Amino acid sequence: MITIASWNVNSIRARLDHLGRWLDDNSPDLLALQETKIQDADFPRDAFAERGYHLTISGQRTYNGVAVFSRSAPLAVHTDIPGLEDPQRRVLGVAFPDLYLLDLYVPNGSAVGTDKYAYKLAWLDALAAWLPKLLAEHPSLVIVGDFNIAPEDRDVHDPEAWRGQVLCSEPERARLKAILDLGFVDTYRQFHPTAGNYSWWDYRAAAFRRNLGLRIDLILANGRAAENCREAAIDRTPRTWERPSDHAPVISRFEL
DNA sequence: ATGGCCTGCAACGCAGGA
Repeated sequence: MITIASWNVNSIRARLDHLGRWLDDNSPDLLALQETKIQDADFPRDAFAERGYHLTISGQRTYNGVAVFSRSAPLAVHTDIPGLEDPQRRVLGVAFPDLYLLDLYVPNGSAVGTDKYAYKLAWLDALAAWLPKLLAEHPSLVIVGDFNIAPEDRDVHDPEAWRGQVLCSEPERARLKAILDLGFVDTYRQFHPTAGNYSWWDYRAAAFRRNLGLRIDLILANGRAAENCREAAIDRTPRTWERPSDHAPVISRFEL
């Protein structure tokens, strides 16, 4: 069984203790991080190397930044979507003998109609154009990360309030569906169909205590990986700790 | 009661997140 996890940590430095504690409790085989907010030279490697992880990082100062912790070094690494000129560090693809893992920090989009929203849609289009080639090369492909899209109304605490807003707008949802239609399964939804399960809660307004959240952190698996996914979960535990990330880690287990 | 935060950077508030 292989355990794959994804967590938007909202700064690796601010979350160093939480991350170490969570790794000790959960021992994932692969952990994909988003919003590390640190350039590669400053990444706090030691604590994770001591735990036996190989670190693949694509960092950026202040904003964005992604990383993957794995039990062994990947055979190949991709840090960009082909054909997309983008200085923002949001993509990390790592190839292993039996699995290709793609870690994404999808742009937030700010608000519908803004330049950032247009960038988000263009970014997703470039991603979608890349995926068929990646699927042809890697029969077992898992895409994880902070998608910044709530796939459906059941992923939103108040669908009517969020209707048409960024993270929930139809153009965003259509682009996510186009990815799913390539043969990916939302692994969490395979096992947990009900509403009320979220992966992000606003820091403001006691949103976590009131469970006013969105499910925007996803683990998507293609055919072989999807068929062999045995379990999926959202771990709300770290969100209860002091000074938490606003995102919870998401976890899926595969027999691969 | 029904909601008013967090991070990094360099400043003494800002941008950005979602």
